Amino acid sequence: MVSKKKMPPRRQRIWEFVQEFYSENGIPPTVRDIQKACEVSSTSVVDYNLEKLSQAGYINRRRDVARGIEILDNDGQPLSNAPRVQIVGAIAAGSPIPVWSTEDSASSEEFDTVEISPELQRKHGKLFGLAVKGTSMIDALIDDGDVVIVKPTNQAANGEMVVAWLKQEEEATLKKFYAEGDRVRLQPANSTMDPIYSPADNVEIHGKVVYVIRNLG
Amino acid sequence: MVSKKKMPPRRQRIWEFVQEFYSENGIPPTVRDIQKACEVSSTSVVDYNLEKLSQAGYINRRRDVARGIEILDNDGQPLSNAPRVQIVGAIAAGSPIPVWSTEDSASSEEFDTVEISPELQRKHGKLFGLAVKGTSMIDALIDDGDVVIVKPTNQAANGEMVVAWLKQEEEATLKKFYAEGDRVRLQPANSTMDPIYSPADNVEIHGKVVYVIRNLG
DNA sequence: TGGTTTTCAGAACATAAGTTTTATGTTAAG
DNA sequence: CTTAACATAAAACTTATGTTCTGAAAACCA
Repeated sequence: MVSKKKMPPRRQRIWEFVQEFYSENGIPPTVRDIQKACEVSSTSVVDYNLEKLSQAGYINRRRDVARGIEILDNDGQPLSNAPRVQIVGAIAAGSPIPVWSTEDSASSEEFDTVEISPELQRKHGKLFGLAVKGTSMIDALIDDGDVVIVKPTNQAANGEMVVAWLKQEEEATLKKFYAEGDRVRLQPANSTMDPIYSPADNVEIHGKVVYVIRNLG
Repeated sequence: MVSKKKMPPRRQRIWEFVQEFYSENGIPPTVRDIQKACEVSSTSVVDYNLEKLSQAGYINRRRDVARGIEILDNDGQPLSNAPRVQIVGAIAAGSPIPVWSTEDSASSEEFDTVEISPELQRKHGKLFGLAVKGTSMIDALIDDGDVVIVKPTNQAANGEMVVAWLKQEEEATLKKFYAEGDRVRLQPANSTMDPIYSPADNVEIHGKVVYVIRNLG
């Protein structure tokens, strides 16, 4: 991988703006977009810094084309403009559920991310990913290594698959949720398996599962 | 949804080219790209037809910007440039596996598509989607409604999950593949379940499963 | 400090790319 | 057949956008 160390503040600013502009607009900025946004006095300075960014492996420039900046990932491959969600942690039997802040946490930080479809993003807003460790979620048809995409919420409608924390048992689980008076029924997705019943105040709902990804590649 | 009926052949051609160009290049074509590719004698004709496509809800045009064509999905939302694979059909117990042509089938035709990550595309090349109908694949931890992304191939390495057709049984199945002499072992992903053994010449491998998508939204 | 490299400025320039205008060919309905 | 709406052409034009050149300021280093 190309070394990515510190760079001059203006270059840093340009680099951040390019990424931001791209994810907001779905197309790359022009030299002059950058010039204005980063308060640079000349297009040549922008060009100069883009050239440096290109040499350093951050971007690729298609010289024959307008708006020809491509943002590269760590493999030097062009990035798509599809939204990505952070994988904020792992979920496993017997270990606590990772906390997530609904805030837009400090940009991409160093979380792994997975790409999701724009429709999913539009439909649900802020989403998080959880990597499933172990085979304890098999009853939810979720295997070791799967990634579940979760919409953070404290409540769920009947039939929705939720990320639940059983206080007493100190256990995280993925089940279909059904409120039944003052208890809840947690039903495995695999309908051949039996449900769990638990007092309502023993069940903490952390989010709804909206998508599951299994990468066998 | 905007009505999408038949259109003049040249417009059709332009529309298909725009989609193809976008998915291949990650950026929209220019009027002149279209002109050349579709053998139109004038840019104004392209402009004219783009305007019609825009009115019909196929695309959006950003007039102030170079390469300002945005391809819209059925909800009128701009499409991301992530690659999409066609869902060529359904897979279910007792029904035949849909055929797919490795050729670039007649563009997008009227298949549903799902978005996949560019990495997946890069890694495997041409891919197809199969919608899973029914719960017969539960032993592979695949539920009704899931979509499996398949790389077409006739052979598989041991341990890979394959789309297999059992000739005698006339049955499609998703299992982990193990060659064992002149028979094959088809192992359910759910390791608590028993494998199937079948003569090697009874098993037709249609592809490898590289990705599974479950949308609970 | 003096030289060297990096970064910045300003302006002119070149090309990419969208738009407009005017004229002409086509088609379907009355 | 006539007409209006639709579709195509060609060329000129405007705007968007990338590039280059020259020189100066700033940062870096021995």
